[in-house]
Amino acid sequence: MADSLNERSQNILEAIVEDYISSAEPVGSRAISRKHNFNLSPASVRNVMADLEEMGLLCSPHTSAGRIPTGKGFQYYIDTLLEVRDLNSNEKQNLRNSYRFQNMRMEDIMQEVGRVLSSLSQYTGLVMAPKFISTVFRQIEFIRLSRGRLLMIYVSETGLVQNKVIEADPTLTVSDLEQISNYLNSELNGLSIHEVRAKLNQELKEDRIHYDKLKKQALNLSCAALQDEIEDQVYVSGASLMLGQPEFSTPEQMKRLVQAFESKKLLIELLDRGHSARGVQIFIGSDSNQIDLEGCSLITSNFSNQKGAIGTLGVVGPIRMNYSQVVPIVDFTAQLLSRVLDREIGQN
Amino acid sequence: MADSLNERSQNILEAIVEDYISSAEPVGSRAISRKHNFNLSPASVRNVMADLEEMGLLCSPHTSAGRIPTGKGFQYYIDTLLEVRDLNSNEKQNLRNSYRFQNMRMEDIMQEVGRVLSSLSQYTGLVMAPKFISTVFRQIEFIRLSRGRLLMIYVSETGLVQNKVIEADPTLTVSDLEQISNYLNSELNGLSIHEVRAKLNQELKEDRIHYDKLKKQALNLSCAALQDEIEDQVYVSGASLMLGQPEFSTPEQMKRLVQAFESKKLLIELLDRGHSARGVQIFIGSDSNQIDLEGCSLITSNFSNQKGAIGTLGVVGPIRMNYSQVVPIVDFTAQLLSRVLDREIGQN
DNA sequence: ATTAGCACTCACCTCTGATGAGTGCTAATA
DNA sequence: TATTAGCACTCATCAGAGGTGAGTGCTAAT
Repeated sequence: MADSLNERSQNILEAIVEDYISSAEPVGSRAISRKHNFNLSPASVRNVMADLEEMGLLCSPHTSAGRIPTGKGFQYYIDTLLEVRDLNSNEKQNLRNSYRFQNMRMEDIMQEVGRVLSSLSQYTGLVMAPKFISTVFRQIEFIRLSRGRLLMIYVSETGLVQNKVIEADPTLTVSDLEQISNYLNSELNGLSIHEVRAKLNQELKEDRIHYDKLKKQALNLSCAALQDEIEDQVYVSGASLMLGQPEFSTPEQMKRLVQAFESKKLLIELLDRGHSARGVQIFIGSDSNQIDLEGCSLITSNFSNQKGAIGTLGVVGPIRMNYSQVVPIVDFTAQLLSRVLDREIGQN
Repeated sequence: MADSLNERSQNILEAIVEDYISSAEPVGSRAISRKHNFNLSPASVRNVMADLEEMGLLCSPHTSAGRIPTGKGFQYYIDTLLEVRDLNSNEKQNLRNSYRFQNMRMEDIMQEVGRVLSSLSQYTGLVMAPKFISTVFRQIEFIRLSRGRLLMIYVSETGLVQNKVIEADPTLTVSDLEQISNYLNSELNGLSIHEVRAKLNQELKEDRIHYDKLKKQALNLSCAALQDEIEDQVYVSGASLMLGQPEFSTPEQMKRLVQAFESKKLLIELLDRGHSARGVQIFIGSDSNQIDLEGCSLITSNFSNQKGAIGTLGVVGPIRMNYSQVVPIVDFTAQLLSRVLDREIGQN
């Protein structure tokens, strides 16, 4: 589409976007013509700006204000003008040192990652723990709560602990449960949840033939336990940092934002969008998106260990966010976390 | 102290507090003399108000505004004027029906309680899960993460699952771990964490005499696992509702509030204050308290099952909160949750 | 094609005066 | 002696007026 912009227009658009990113105020033609040495008068800049406005890349809040990039303008900037520099080794080391992962539970690691993401970017950090469906089976335990109700505890390869209450045959004894979990642990160890499900389904079919009561119960139990999805966990850090941003300075905006952050469902939905992609993804929350996070952008990346448990982390900031600074942070943090999951937590 | 207030002063103070609770605006003498039929002229009311102000129970934001109750004023109101009516059976039933507890994990129950507390009170609901220290041992499992690092999973009597990463002798095999957990599960089942610790300490002493290597390792492991505190969990619901309250309508107030709710540490500290008490407690966050929750009050009550696992729940609202409405809700919810923990989750 | 010049727009700030709710004090009243 | 009517005073709030300045669009000159 608007890739037909000539170089001057591109330069001016870039200048406007970057000025706007750092000032949060409409940018005028004079400022552009002076600060950046294009050797162009304000009037010429104005002409270009008028063109860019017509193309829908800029808009002005009112007649005598400067121009602001539209969502489309930001999109263009990100797609074709933004240069993401890699972190140098010094910065990488700093980032590595920011994290404290020793002897932490997965929950704590996720929280820590959110904390650091937020404090480095000065925006809000989001982390979604690896989805149950993407994990690899390590161990399962059943604990009797009350008649016919069991607590199932599932531990994934990476040490992610999830639990769930299930209904079960009330006649099962404690030693039955022990045998069942032993059986499942030896049969399912190392399989992905996909494989686990396939195996369960297959065995359920076969089982109709030779009757082994305990095995059958094991299969029933594990079906109840593993067939459904387990709710995703999201960690939000530094929500209050967003409230310091000028675009969310009115009480209404603040309220809307806090509500959005409170709704884990919305956040999960948002993070899910980048869940299949590789590398860093940028979502500009302008027009078509959720109304709740209007004015926000989301930078995400997935992390995973070698066995494939996939989670997503990212940073939410105003659309006017400093992409060139935040993108590398998100990128490298995801890589770092992936490595940590393999090294520190993965078996051996 | 100010218990020496005569009846008229008490009536007027009560009227002012209640007017202020419902309007969030300074109350004037005229309003009091008209709405409440004391048969007193505004001038007389003013005299009483002046007295109350001198006693530190009222204050005025500026010369020509009405009066606002001070923290001390609210304290007096709560201590001696507030009448908390019990819920009638209809309301109790409604409250019971608001909750959905079937087949929920402890985490979900806590969250659900927060959600309902918040939606009924229209303020912010807080729930602190039963403290590790107050729980009763049900089961423990060890899972090998990497060389010398174990994931310990602890399940309490009520089905509360907590986990922790501990360092351990790297030479321990999987079957060692199994034996150890079997041993611990049979030895410690049904003991409170206090008793568990006492037992462990005692056996550690004795063990120096007869050398049973595995038993010794079991003791070492369980010490590492159970001797320290495990971080408390807090659930916050409906933080955004507070942002709708007029006293927190400025951007600065909102930011402060959101920051306070983000700091779980602060909340834990707050909830801990009422942790030993029985029944409903009210904390007025005015003067001496945390600056972070200035302008807020906290109504809490503890819940516990018969075995004694104690958690705390409550509602944070503006000081100007509707105590007579919220106190019974908090009270009854705590009772309800206590019963649920016994019935639904407790063993059989 | 570029730019100087100019009229025009409009948010923002400050100053002003009016309004009204509420107070404290004093003197009259029951 | 307790209550109250009356009155002067205070002060937040609001609306209107006028000035300022940043920025624009258009046109004509370069």
